[in-house]
Amino acid sequence: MDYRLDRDTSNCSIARTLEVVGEKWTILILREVWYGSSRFSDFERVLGCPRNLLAARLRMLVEEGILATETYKEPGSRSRPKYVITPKGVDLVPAVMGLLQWGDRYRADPEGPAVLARHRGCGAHVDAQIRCERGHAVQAEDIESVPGPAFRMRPAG
Amino acid sequence: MDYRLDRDTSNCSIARTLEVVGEKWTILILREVWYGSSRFSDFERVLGCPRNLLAARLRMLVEEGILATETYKEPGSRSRPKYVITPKGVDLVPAVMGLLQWGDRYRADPEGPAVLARHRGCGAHVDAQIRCERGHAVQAEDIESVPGPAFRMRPAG
DNA sequence: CTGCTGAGTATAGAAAAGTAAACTCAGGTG
DNA sequence: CACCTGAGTTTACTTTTCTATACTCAGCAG
Repeated sequence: MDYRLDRDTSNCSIARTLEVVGEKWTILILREVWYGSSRFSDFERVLGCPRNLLAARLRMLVEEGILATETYKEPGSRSRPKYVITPKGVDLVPAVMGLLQWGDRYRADPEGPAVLARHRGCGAHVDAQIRCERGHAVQAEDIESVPGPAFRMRPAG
Repeated sequence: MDYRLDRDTSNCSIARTLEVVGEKWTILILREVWYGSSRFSDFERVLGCPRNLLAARLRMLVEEGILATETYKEPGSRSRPKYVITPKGVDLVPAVMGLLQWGDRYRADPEGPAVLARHRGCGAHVDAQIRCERGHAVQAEDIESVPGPAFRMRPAG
């Protein structure tokens, strides 16, 4: 029984988050909600994603409380549903910013990124940083991972 | 031609990062590298991931420069390869911390998280935050996304 | 030179995910 | 009342992943 190798990984928060947002299209849908899309046809048009998957992913995001449905009404048409982000969805922003930032650094076109994130008002470039509760900037090497309250070992076998 | 809906999304940095780390197991392998695993058998044991997929993901991570191979030698055995993280891999930490943090908040067991991240030395809890270059903490609502140097519209059609 | 071990590769079958295209359904328009 | 539109559902097909087992290969031990 090795402390690291025989621990139970089924309650890992990273794995659990990936169960929700780890399927193809899910994060890209959130990206578009971010950038202002809200209608089924918006997502379909900008993502080029198959309708059945789009419907399934939207349904799942709503069930999970990451998106919520509202209705909109175009003059001369009936009311239709639209999708808006919830606070629970907003809390995914740091993770998505982290992905964005890595791509900007290592996989951008020669000219640079396709999209820039700025602090509204101040205008300065925005990114995801690791900080401790006391406000210190933390280097990845200075993060210590220790067993938490739900830590447990994998049942032997 | 709508500015948002008809832009070319193929050079999106989020999508490009997901091309590298978006497959199942990839981020979980990185998590284990983090927590101290380095050998093929370590990953197999802790993740329970099929060998062929594990071999494929490790090969890809090495090709991408996120992991590198070194050798280790157990007394009485021959040299064998092990996998260590590179600076390019370390730069994925903010994204993974973002996922961890969301899972801790919304999907943890009732007792709390399985693992806690602390600032070595100071001991305070660590998380991913959004900041601008001038050091201001930024709320998700105050992020403004603007077209960058590689922004382009999708070819009409 | 035979066996053992860690690190893989090879292969085959089952399940899940992805893709494409046709179809449905409700309500508003002409 | 036939037609149009946005928002899906259904179905058929392809690809990817998953699981499980068997096999290889290098070098150290006996």
